[in-house]
Amino acid sequence: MKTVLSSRQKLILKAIIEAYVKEAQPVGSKTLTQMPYLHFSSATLRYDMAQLEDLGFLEKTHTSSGRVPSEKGYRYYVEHLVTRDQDVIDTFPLIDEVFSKNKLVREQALEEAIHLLSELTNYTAMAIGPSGQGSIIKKIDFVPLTEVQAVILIVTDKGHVQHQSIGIPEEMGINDLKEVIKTLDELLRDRPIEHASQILKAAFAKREIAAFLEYQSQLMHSFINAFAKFAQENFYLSGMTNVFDQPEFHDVKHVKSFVDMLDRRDLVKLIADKNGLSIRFGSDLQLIPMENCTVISVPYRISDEEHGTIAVVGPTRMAYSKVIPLVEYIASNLGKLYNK
Amino acid sequence: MKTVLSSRQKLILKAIIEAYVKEAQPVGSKTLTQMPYLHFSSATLRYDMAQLEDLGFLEKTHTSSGRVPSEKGYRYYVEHLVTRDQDVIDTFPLIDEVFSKNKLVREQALEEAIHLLSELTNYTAMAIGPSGQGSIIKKIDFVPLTEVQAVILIVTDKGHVQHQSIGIPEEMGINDLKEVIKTLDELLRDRPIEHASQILKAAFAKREIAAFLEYQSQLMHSFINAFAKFAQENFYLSGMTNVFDQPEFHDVKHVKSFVDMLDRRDLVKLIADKNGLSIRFGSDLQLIPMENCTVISVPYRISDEEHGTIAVVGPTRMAYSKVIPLVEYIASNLGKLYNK
DNA sequence: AGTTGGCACACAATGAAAAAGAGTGCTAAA
DNA sequence: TTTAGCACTCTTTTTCATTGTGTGCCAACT
Repeated sequence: MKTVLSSRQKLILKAIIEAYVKEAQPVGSKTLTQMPYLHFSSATLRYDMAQLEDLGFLEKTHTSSGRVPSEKGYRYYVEHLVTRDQDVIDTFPLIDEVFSKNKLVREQALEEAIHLLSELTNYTAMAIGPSGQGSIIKKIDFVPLTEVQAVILIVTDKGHVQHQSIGIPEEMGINDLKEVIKTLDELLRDRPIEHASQILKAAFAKREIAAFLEYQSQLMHSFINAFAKFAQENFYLSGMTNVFDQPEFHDVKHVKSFVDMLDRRDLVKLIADKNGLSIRFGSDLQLIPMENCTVISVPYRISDEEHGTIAVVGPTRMAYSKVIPLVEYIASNLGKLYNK
Repeated sequence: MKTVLSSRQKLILKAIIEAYVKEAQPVGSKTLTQMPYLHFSSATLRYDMAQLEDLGFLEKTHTSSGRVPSEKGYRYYVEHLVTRDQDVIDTFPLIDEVFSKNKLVREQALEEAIHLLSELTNYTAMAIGPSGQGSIIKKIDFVPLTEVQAVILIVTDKGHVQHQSIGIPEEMGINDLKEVIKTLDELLRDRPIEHASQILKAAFAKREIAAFLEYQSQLMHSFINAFAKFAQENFYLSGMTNVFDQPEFHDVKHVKSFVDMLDRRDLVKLIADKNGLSIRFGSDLQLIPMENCTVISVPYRISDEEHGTIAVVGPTRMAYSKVIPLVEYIASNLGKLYNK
C-alpha cells in the first residue's frame, strides 16, 4: 500500500526536516507558520502534523514538544522531496579549479578529493581506493642489501608496488637467491595477483622452486604476505572530527565508539559494491555507533578494473540537499582527475 | 633555593598523588589516615597538607575540598617519589613471550610494540619510526607498465622502498627512459638519501642527464618527490581512544582538539630528539589540547642510523609507577625485536 | 615542639517545589 | 476546510533548604 501525502503535507515534511537539520531542535507548528508557502494557521499545520505522525514520518520527543523527523520521514524526504542546493551547484567550478590547480599523483588525488569533500560538507568523508584486485604482476625483483638481508619487490600493471624485507640464510648465497627470484618472476609475471599465492603453492608442491627447501617456507611466507597486502582495500578518511560538533555526538562514549569503528574500518564492506548513489540510515547499517547517522556513498570508476567508492558520514539530521550533489559531482569527476 | 620536605610530607604527597591517580577525586585528610605509614590524626595531616599547598605541590578546587596535586607536585613526584610498580615488572616475561611468539617483519614490530604499550597502559601510545634519514640508495629502477606509463623504484640499504607512477611522453621511447634511469642509478647509487635531490639537481644543471630536456623537469619532480617521502618521519599510533574514558576528556570539544592534534602530528617534533626517559607535562608542551596531559617518551635505537622514539600520552593524573617501567622496557627491547 | 580533639565555617552536591515556557489536542465556529 | 480559543502536558529553569565533606584554627595534651 502506498501512502499518498497531500502537497501541503509534503511541504510541511520538507520544511520540518530542513528546519530540524538546521537547528537540531524539534520544530513546532508556530515555527512553520513563518515559512513561505506555509501561511496557514498553526492549528491547520498541527492537524497535518498529527497525520504525518500517524503515518510514521514524524515523531515527538514527549507529549507536548515539537516534531522531529523519523527515519521513515528522512527516507521519504531523500526519495521524493529533496532538491539539490543551488549554492552547492554554483561551487562546482571552484571544485574544478582546486582540482586542476594541484598536479596530483594517483594516490594523492583520492586523498585530495575526500579532503575537499569533508571540508565542504563539514561531515566525515571516506573513500575506498582501487585495490590491487584485478591487477597483473609485471615484475618480481629483489635487491640485496647486505650479505644477510635483501628486499623483494612486486610491481603490478596498475603501478602498485609491494615490498618486503627478507633475511638470506647463510647456507644460501645471493646468487642462489637471484636464481630463485628469477624463477618466481618467470612463473608469476603477467599473472593476476589473485592467483599468485596459488601458483606459488602449486609450484612449491611440485618442487619446481625447491632448491633450498628449508628456506622455502620462510620465503614463501614473505611473498604470500606481500600478495595479501595488495588485496587489502585501501581506505582513506578525512574530517573524522567534523561530526564531533554535531549534537548527536555530545557524548564522549559515542565519539569513542565512532572513532573505534572507523579505526576498525567496519564501514568498508558496507559502502563497497553498491551501484550509484546510496543513502543508508542508522538502522540499515546495523552498527551501534552509527545510530542516528547516515552514510551517503557513490561509486567512482577510473578504468575497468580500477574502481572504488567515496562516502560521507554524518548525522541522519544531515544537509542532504548540499551533500548529495557534492558527493555525486566529486565521484563523477574523480575518474578524469585520476588519469591526469 | 631547594625546598626540603620532611619524610612525612613526602609520604603524604606520594599518597595523595597515588590516591588521586586512582580515584580522580580530590583527597582529604580523613582518607589519608586510612593509609599505612600515615597513622596520624587528620589534624596532623591537615597541617602538613597546608604546608605542601604553600610550597605549591598541592591545590584545592575550592576553599573546603580535598587536595589535588599541582603540576609542580607531579614533577616532584616523578623526580623523587615514584617507584616502579612490581606488578608491571612481573609482566616483563609475558611481554617477551608476546614479542617472540609472533615473527615480525620490521615495520610490524613497531606497530606491535606500541599496540602492546597502549593495551597495557590503557593510554594512547605513539612511536616515531626510523626515518629514511641516513639511508644509502641501493638501487634506482623502473618498470614499464604500458607504452605511456611506468613506475620508478628507489630502494635504500635499510630496506626502505619508495615508488612513484610516471607518464612516459610520446617523443620518448621506453629505451630512452631506460637509459635515463640507468644514468640516474649510476649517479645516485651508494649515495645518502639526503644528498639525492641535490645531486640530481646538479647533474641536471650540468646537462649530464638532459637528453630529453622538456621531460626532465617532470621526471625530476617525481624523483624529488619520492626522495622527500623518505625524509618523512613515520608515525605510529595506537589506542587513541583509550584516553577518552578518562574524566579529563569528558568534554567532546577537548576530545576533538586532541584527535585533531594527533592527526596533525603536532607531537612528532616534541617527542623526537630527547635523550633517555623524558616526562613532559601540559605546560611544557605548549599545546592547548594537551592541558592536563603528560607525555612520557623514551628513545630507542636499532642501529647507528636507525632510531626513533616511543611515547605514551595520558592525563597528567597518570599511573606513572606502571607506565614508566613499561615504556622503558619496551623501548630497550625494541632494538632486539627489530633485528629478528 | 610536635601532635591531637573539637568546633566553626565554606562550599558543593542533592533534591524538592515552584514558576515559566513551549507546544499539543480538541472543540466549536467561521 | 480552516481557524481561534483554551485546557492540558511535559520540559526547563530557578529558587531554596538540606546534607555532607573537608578545611583552618585554637587550645590542650604528650
